[in-house]
Amino acid sequence: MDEAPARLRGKASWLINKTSLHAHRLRSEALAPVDAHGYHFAVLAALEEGEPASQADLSRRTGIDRSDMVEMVNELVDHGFVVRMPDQADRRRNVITMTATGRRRLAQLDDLLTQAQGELLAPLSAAERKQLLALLGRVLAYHAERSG
Amino acid sequence: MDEAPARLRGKASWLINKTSLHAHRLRSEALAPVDAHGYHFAVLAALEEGEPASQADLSRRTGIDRSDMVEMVNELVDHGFVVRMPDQADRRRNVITMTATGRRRLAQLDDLLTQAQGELLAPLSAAERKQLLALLGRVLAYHAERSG
DNA sequence: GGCTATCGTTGGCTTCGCCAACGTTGGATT
DNA sequence: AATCCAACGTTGGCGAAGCCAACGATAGCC
Repeated sequence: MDEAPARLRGKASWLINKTSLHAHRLRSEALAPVDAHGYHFAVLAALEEGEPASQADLSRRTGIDRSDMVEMVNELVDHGFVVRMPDQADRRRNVITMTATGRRRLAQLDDLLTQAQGELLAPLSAAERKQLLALLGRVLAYHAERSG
Repeated sequence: MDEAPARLRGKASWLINKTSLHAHRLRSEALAPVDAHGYHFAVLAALEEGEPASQADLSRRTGIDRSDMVEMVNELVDHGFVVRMPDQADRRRNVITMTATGRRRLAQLDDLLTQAQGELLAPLSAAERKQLLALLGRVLAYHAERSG
């Protein structure tokens, strides 16, 4: 790509979107070799922090739509990373539990993603990376609070 | 959305992606009332910095695919913001020129996007906004250089 | 004159985030 | 107890975004 117009380079929406594309590409490249989906990490991470959980719980924590969560849990079950069982106390729900293999998978994906993050933020110093993540985190927290 | 897992909150790819979604939503909401597309601004901005230009030129500068550029120019022509003419010197190309109306449109979209940016970065101070844009700019410049 | 590259254009593909609807179940209200 | 409403998992589908392949036409190079 040639040099982008100054007007574009100053627009947050453009900067963030383009950066997001690079991040997505790097993430996909990092996860493809182990046949993983970005959502898998999100679900396992959410599960780790509150186990067991219903699919609706996981949806709320990850921001992944319930309907998409169904397929993600399917895949995780197929690989033996989680177990899905009907909730006896509330038969509308499924109880999702992580397996030992799932825990190892979570660690593996975390490693791969951390590595991909290193490539993404390569031009930044450690302090700057921290700064960037903090700023994004604050923006995100702000908007998460006012839109569910 | 409930509180996101710590593991997710620390992953750049997740933070950037989620932020990008908010940015995209705000941008769409800002531009919808005037029936504009985010790409329209990109094309007009690129055109402003180097006019006239071929569609391929605009593609390279904006990062928009040539095939998508066709439709964008169609729409801009329909609204009278740009003029498309065959290049006499190189008959493979089209010469795209901005009209006076197009220049006003560019200013209008810039205003709307600046406003949307204000909402997106609302929780940040002026200095922090500047910092965020600068960091993203550097990340972007780095990756733009090594992948065309 | 022949090879290669570029251009605009068409058509299509995949992913992603999202929404609507359904049947099932639980909880609250009356 | 009967009724109403909300939540759950699931299916199916939608639109936008980014991307790629291929084509005919044209230009430049050897």
